[in-house]
Amino acid sequence: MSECKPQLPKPTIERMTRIFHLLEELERSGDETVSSGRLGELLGFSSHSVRKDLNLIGFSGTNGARYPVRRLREFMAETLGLARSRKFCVVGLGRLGSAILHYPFLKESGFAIVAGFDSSVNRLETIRTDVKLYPAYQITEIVRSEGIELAALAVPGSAAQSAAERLAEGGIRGIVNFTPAPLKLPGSVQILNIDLVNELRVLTVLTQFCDSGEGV
Amino acid sequence: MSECKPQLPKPTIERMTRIFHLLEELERSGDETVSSGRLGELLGFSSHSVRKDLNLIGFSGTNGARYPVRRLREFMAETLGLARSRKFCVVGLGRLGSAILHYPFLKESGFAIVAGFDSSVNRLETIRTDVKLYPAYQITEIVRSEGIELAALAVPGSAAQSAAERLAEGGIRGIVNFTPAPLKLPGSVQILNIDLVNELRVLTVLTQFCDSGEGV
DNA sequence: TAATGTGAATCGTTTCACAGCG
DNA sequence: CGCTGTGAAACGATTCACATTA
Repeated sequence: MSECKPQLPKPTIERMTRIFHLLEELERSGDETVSSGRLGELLGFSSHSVRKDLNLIGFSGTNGARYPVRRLREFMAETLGLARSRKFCVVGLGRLGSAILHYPFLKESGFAIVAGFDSSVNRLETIRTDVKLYPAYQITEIVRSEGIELAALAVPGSAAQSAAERLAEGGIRGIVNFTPAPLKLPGSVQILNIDLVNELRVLTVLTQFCDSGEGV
Repeated sequence: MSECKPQLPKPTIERMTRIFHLLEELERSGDETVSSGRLGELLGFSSHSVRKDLNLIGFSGTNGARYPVRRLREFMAETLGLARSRKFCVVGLGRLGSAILHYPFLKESGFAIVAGFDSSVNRLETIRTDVKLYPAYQITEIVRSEGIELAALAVPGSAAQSAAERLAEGGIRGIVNFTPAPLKLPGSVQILNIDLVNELRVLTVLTQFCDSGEGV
């Protein structure tokens, strides 16, 4: 129930965002062209998948030639909506939230942290950062007034649902949920769940049920 | 290439670990039985998927009756290998690594943090924790001698591959990779990639290509 | 009536095969 | 000869339909 109808398959989206990032790096290191096989090799996908994905978003490379890195990256940025910077915020400024607030990779990423929220005024006063910090009751207000599109949710599990609802009310578009609590929100809000303990459980099961393939 | 041949579908594994955790909570709150529909409702799955998954691991509930919470949880723990506690370690003790080291949910989770590693001796001396901390060059040695099965990798991207190789050499079974760098390791090591920036990209794309379904 | 068990059908994704171009 | 483009086949997962039982 209440899933979305993606015009683009989810596996494709996940591969493409990784490809997009890799293209940024290749461009920075001066590579002008790259093959689908090379992209796949570096990221762990098959060359077939890479080509299918690119065709799915309507990119046409020249038949026989390799992909032009710059043109492909620009096309993907445009088509996937990654061309412009998006505002995002961190809710919950415990250890994990603070870590996200200071996350070094974010600077060069096309995402701008514009706010942090916590229910403890003490924390708001203690944390040293350039990001503007607000008490939790202002979530809805600030998200709306600042036009914040994305959020990382790093509060205690018991506070997750209500914080998420405040974000949704402010018009948030997507939430990365780092809590173990499943969120119930209108379908207009995209949710990605990242739960360390559950990942450890998944790994545990995988190590037993994947009497796996080839070395390297 | 180099993927595994799961005797259990990956989507099934992910649902089952969540179901397992929910069963623990239901048991704690005194519920004695639960239906597939209720489980699905709480976690966002269809009742069909829940029943199929349970049948896949060979669980047989009584036809017509609901599932007995306690018996089901015990069966899953046994079958999925979640019955005994597993040792795990944190590699890289920057803000994110420290956050994981102190992660509150881990205490009640069936996973035991038994080691932290960092290349900076200064950090090893500064961090206050009960967990034993070691310099990075001891990764292989300690993982092997302690029998550590799982690791969270939270080093800078440039150090990810070499740290991962040390873990692999020590016999690690699975790694949660929080760096943006893709890891190349023998197929005997399971890897889950969690990259905040990429999740934000995925969310961005999803908000545009999922002109989504129903409210709530 | 409300629930599970299960084979069949449907849907989505990946892989294959090969045509066409540099 | 290596690479892309693309329709077809193969594979995997979800949903459906319905028999069955408390």
